[in-house]
Amino acid sequence: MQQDQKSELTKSLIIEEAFKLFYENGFRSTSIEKIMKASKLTKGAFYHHYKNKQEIGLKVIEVKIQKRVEETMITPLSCDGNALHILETTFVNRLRSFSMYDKQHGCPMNNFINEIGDYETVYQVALRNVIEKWKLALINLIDKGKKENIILPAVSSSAVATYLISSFEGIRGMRKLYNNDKILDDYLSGLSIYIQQLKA
Amino acid sequence: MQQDQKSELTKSLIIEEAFKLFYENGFRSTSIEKIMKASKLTKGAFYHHYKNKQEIGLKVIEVKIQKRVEETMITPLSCDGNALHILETTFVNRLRSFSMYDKQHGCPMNNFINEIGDYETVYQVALRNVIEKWKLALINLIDKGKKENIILPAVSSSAVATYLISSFEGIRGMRKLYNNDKILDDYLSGLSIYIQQLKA
DNA sequence: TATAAAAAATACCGAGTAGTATGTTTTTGT
DNA sequence: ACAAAAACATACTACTCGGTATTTTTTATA
Repeated sequence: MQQDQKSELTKSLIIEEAFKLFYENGFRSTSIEKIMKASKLTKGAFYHHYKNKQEIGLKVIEVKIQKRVEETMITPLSCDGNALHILETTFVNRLRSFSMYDKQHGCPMNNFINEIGDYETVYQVALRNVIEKWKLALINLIDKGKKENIILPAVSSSAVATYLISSFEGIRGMRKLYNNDKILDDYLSGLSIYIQQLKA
Repeated sequence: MQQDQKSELTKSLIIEEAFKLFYENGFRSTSIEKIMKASKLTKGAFYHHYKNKQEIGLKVIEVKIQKRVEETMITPLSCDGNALHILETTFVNRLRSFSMYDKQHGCPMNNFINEIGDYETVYQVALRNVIEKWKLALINLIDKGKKENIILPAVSSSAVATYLISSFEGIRGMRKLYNNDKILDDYLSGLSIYIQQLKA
């Protein structure tokens, strides 16, 4: 195999394993050694490809977490059709798509936010970027819904977007504490009420 | 001073300092030594009063975090008057009461939930108890509002309670990422829309 | 095939970790 | 006043941490 290809392969392998361990056990309690043991490599390989732990933390946020949000919560918003309907199905489908593993460990982004969102500015900025992208996509859809006379023009698009994101992230954390989906069903009912109320 | 009084004083001093450090730096990255340095005592004193780190973690949840939620989010719900109004003012007042410090570090409970809510069952149970108490108090108020013909009887009290809590905890995390209150204002607008919609 | 560069492994450092064992000091009941 | 117990301090163990220095192995190229 070509050298640069192998290098890229190793780097992305490390990112994958790091993401998994950060998700399952948290950022701070995941050591470089654990990541490299999962990658079946040694610490020397890690420090050949990455500068330090902060760099891999940022990479995981910028690559894995951002991608996850984009693919599951932003891209589906670009569908044609009723804006309110798209809004609801995107959130509902996402919540329904979660595996046991996902439910148990919560939202990778929200875990990062609450564990290290106030730790160092670099993480703060990286996480804020993801949130802002998500928020902007929601605002665009809501604005579109207003233009098409589907959503009440009086409500603030930014406020609705913020409320939708905060409740979604909140419930992803709360679900960790339970061993059943009752709380998710309650959330979905609450969400449905909220969205219906935005109808023009 | 009497021995048992001094013992209680020391124990609660340790709880106070532990809570502060868990809140500011997280549970996992706060060591016993750091807690005891903040308490101006030594590790020997800690292990005389507490069994291990898990015990102090649980104590902090059961005493400090539960108390915080009760005093600021549950007790205010017992006021006389319009249920919807009480609901809104409780959430609004709480959010408005936060200091810079509180905004920067988010919600102590939510931090715990997202950092160690999936770590060990004991923490899961302790945190769930706090959430359940809060949820129950909200459900009682909403049910009262229904009886008094102030809140729509059709909506599920449990769903509304869950949605309110999840959005509040969500926004407490998100606020960490910003250096201004715009996101909190957006949240409050979103909350207001939501609560108004429950009117009978 | 020789050589340089990249990839990865090994060995190590100083600092920090939870927890223990064993001291010393202070308070208590008699 | 004295012995027991409680409160706290000191010193330590065995281990993990992030990061560095150095060496070995693999690969690309001339």
